[in-house]
Amino acid sequence: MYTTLLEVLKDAISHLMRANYNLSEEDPEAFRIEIPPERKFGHFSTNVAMVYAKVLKKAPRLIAQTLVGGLEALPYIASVSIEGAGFINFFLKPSYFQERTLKILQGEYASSLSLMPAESIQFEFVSANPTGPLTIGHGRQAVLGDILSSVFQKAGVAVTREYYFNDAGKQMKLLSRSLWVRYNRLCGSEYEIPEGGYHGEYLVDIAERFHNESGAVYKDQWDDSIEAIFMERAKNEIFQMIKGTLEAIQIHFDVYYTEASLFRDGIVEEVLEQLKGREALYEKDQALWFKTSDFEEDQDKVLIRSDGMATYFLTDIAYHYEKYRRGFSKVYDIWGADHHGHITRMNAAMKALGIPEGFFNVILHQMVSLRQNEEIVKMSKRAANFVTLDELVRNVGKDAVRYFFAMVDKDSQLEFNIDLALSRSMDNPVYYVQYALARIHSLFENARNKGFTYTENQNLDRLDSEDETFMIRDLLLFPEVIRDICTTQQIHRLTNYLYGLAYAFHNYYTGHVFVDPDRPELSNARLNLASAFRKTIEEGLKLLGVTAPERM
RNA sequence: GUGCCCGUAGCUCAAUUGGAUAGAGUAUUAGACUCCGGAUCUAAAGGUUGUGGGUUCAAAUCCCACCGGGCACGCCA
Repeated sequence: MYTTLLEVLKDAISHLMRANYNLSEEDPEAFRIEIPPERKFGHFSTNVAMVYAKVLKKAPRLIAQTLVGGLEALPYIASVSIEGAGFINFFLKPSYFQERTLKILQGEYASSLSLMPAESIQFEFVSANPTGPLTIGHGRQAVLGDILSSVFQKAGVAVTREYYFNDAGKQMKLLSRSLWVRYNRLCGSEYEIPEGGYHGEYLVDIAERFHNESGAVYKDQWDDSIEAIFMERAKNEIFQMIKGTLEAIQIHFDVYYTEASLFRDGIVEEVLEQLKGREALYEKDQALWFKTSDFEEDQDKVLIRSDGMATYFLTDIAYHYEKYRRGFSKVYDIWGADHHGHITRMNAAMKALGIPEGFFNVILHQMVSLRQNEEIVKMSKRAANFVTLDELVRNVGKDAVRYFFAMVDKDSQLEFNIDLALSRSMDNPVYYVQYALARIHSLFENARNKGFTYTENQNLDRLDSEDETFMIRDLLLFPEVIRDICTTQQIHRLTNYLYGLAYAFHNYYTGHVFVDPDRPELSNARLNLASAFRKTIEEGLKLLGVTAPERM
């Protein structure tokens, strides 16, 4: 396991506390190593004295006082002070930061960091049915799922990205009929798009192509086989559209899983058998019900409708049963907040099947709303008043789209200003971060032009000013951010972090000359610092799926 | 009515998940190297963190009650 800097510091302080006080194993170690709000407080601080004040029945500042000597004796500590209510603030020696910079330069962050157990985990996301183009709501989910997957991989987890879709079912029947209506209109026959059907323009396009190819042979004709033909046609064309959009935003799935295969492979049947064996089923009103209420605080749900068709709930249970059989130690489903009601009953089903707690996990994200002409527009695929993800990506580019979706906390609703997004190049800090890389690249170009020979890993001892040690401290937090995201699923921490690195760099850049031929050693040291920034920012952008450009 | 999420500067969002003077961008104003990319930097102004209680050394953060917004409560997915 990779040990982060904060863990090293925490262990050291924990050790000191045990040496100085008679602490039992049960004593909580809820104290933290923190990043102080201001430089004058040090590189790091800890609240350990305040946290233990109650247990030890001593004043925080007194406890802090007993730790100072031990801390100062640590080889990498430069100075220690006590401030405020009992904060212990400390500076690390420049030599320590220099050693760590060397590791970054040698590619420490480029490989897997082994921050989490090396399990096999699945992320399921997007999973939109092929009934229409992806919306910008799907965009948020796609970006969230893809970045989480990448971050977990970086942390040493074996990740499978999976897309599940429904290619049978009631909605597909409605889709088929909707296409058929559009097609008949081209043949000169008027029919109504069915209740709950699809009104989007994209079906008109598909109908046109189909009509051009096959003429009017299906005019006024409708039976099961024709329904299947139109369903297949709509599904295939729409799914190609969806895959094209995913490609444009650079999201690649390892597995596309279809609902139909759950029936074909007998998994639905097997699940029904199992549930029946556990007496979790009953019949009522010609339908088959699952006793949700036996397992969770929720109402019982229908698994097989009175018309004999399986509900989405049943196939979803079968699907997750199948995931379990595939041997993942854990799966994460990423759902929009509108699906949260589904969680409890799924948990109930997992219990009924004897699948261990903790296997099935849901990551919810809040909705995306659109603002256009000062108005909030509600999105609905069926009503066809949505802005497509494809449109957005074409207009502003995948980097801006990915960064923009990643930077907002998944638990916050996201208000999306269409006019702003589509007109200018969206007000997006991604350029700020990318610009730092472009600047670093041109620094090295400039050095070459001046005939300066850059030597990587040399002269790091010249990185000893306060500006530089604080910058390196920030670089050392990269693994911390990765792990935090694994535990909180808050990918916006990564954009915050990278923005902070870019800020630190831009700031330093303005106040310091990097390439000064009269001071070759100092220049070389600073170029090494720039290189360490580049490597760290590049790794971060890679996780975000955002381009790390040399020029802009 | 019940459950989940949210409410922070004019606007869009942060806040190291209980820490020190609540910060960025944007919009407004005033500035910056004859020099490595001005897509940058520095500063001013902008706040009773929806309201009222509570918990404690410490609350935007946790608890309770209200107010406001979103979502869900189907034999839809």
